[in-house]
Amino acid sequence: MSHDHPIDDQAPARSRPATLADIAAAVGVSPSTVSRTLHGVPRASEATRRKILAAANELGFEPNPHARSLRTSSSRFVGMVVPDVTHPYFMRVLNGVSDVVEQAGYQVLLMSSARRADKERAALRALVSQRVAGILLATSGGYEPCGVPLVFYTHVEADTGDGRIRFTDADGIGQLVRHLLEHGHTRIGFIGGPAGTPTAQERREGFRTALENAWLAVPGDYLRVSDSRWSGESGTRAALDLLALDPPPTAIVAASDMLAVGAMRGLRQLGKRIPEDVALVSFGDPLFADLFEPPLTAVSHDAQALGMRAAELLLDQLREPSERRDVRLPVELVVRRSCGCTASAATGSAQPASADLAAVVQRQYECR
Amino acid sequence: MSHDHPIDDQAPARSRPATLADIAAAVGVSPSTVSRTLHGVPRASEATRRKILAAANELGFEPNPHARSLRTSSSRFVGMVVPDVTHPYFMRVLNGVSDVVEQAGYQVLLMSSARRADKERAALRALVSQRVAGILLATSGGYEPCGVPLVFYTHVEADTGDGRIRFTDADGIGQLVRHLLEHGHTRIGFIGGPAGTPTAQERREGFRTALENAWLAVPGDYLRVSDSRWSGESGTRAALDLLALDPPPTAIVAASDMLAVGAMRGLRQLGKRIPEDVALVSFGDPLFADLFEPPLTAVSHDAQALGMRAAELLLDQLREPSERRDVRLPVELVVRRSCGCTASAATGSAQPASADLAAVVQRQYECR
DNA sequence: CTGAAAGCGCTTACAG
DNA sequence: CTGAAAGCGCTTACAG
Repeated sequence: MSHDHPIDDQAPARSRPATLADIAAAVGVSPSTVSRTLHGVPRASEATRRKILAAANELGFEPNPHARSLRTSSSRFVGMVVPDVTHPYFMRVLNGVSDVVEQAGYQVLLMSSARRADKERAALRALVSQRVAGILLATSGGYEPCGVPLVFYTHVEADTGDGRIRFTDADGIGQLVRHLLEHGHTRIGFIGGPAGTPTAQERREGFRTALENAWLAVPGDYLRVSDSRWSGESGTRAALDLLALDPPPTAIVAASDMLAVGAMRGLRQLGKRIPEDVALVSFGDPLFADLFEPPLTAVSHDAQALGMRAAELLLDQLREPSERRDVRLPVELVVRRSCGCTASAATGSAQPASADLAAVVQRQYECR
Repeated sequence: MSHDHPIDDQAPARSRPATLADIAAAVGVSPSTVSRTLHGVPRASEATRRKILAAANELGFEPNPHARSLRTSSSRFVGMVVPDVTHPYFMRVLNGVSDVVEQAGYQVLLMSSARRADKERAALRALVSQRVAGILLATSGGYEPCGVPLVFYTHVEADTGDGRIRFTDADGIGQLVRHLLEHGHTRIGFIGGPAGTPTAQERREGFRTALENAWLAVPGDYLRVSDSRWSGESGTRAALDLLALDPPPTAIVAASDMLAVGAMRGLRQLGKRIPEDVALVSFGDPLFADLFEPPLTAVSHDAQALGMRAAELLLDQLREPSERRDVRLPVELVVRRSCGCTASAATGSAQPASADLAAVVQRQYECR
């Protein structure tokens, strides 16, 4: 009987998916028993257990997630809200999140806030109404407590959430600044993120601190901010503005990859040579930075690793709620040529795919 | 009474979300009536209608999607499976899809196949078990009919699905080839996608046809294929292989942006100058191609528009099933410098953000 | 125009 | 060890 699959062939229409009741009928037990067996709750008799499992298999049983969610009022979804679905950084984070979360039997439900507080609120509400088990949030200012375990990543809010994870932002900016100082720069401009967001503020403070540690004052108009979208266009504008100053900076630190890319376009528009006229370095490694002219020196971070750790933090909270944890992941300086360093080896060099590779690349260039 | 919000304040615990029954109790009607009113079915008396709407508002009612899905056995989700969540192209498609689909009251449920047929099958099954209303699929070979309206995008399967949308692949490759021919190239190599996939095959045929139309034969070893992931690394390898041939090609057409990027790295490794030693052009515009050295000539396509049209095709099918439609979206050649053209204007140029801008960029360069 | 009732497919105390 | 029963929150014929 289990060899010629009569159940399968005689199934009403193959259209209706199998239910617990179908299995129960096929085996001759109650739906309760089937449910319990499938959940491995109190050890059913080995005989019926076997029959139930076989029947479930035979019928291709998959529990109806909606029935389950309705009953338990929670789902196997983890909600993730990103500020921008088209940004490679967030997609790499998503990749890391998916891996970990699927391992644990969850699925990720992705929502975009488009960097707008109102859309973020809407996304959060939609997630709650979907009864997601937990939420991963890079906030754009729309956060409000929502009764679901929530961990912040990358863009965090102070004193809330059940967890928090981000990179060592201030330190990363500090590395960039110190590197420029080694090149002899003293007039360094900064293109930061939108005023008022914690992440942007932390990076700007990192910039200021690094300069102050070198006994360098920071002219107010050397500090620019981007629009709320951290857009490349606003990076371009900021670069144009900086170069119009008197005296203009001889080096620029961009607080994100898109801002750096925008700045690079701005400097080209002006016909400025990088790094001869202005050096340019970036917090965040844009895609294909190794192919730019000149290759862009940047602080690189492992977005996928951050996603994985973020998911783990959340999963831990789902298993048993505990104190809020605050995690920082390290970053790494990838020296290329936009800072003023010159290639010692041939110009060929692949994009660093890992920390090791980045180190190799770093060695390929020697400073001054 | 509707001014001091007594219901809100006296709510049991604010924890349990409001249900139809809550509204019914508050207004003094049956849940059936509430449900019908909220759906606007048969015109309820204006008086009760008002009261119901007010109460729903007051209580912050949001229908439980799981209860609804369980009852109707379909959800407000549209499933979308992408071969690679970290690829900017697919994320731009997603962006377009989201816009259209959310407009219509749906949400997108994103799944990755990681370009593997088995994971694609699993994703499809998960989507079906979630009772998604429809599916958008860029197949990696794991497609099987699943009883849900489905439209293919970008990577299509022959003779199935309820719709199909992609770019004019063969024509795009043809434009690249013709442009290289105008530069005087006769030995042109091709780095294609993985053998056996329809999209890769169409692009390769486009290549062959364009050359044959110019009475040029194609040596078999000038035709390379990538690995199954269309990875940059395999693009690099292919470029290395092509340049090791005797005689080597004087120009290379890459069938995707990642393959072009990989090829560029390969050519750098060999110390080859682009375009002096080898010209390089790409089907698909990588992010930041304008910042490359040299800026990459590429066929550009509007991924977001494709996403929007794909979603519309699917939505149409959901409204009323009809014949399968097969849509092609046009592509556009963006001439930069890797083909051998030289900049007439200053080198500064922003990444083309729209068709218009692309045209402007194109005008900035003059051929030969 | 409106209500009572059934049922979607599951889970989980509560009895036996 | 197992079954009968209730109930999660909705929708939708079916009566009135």
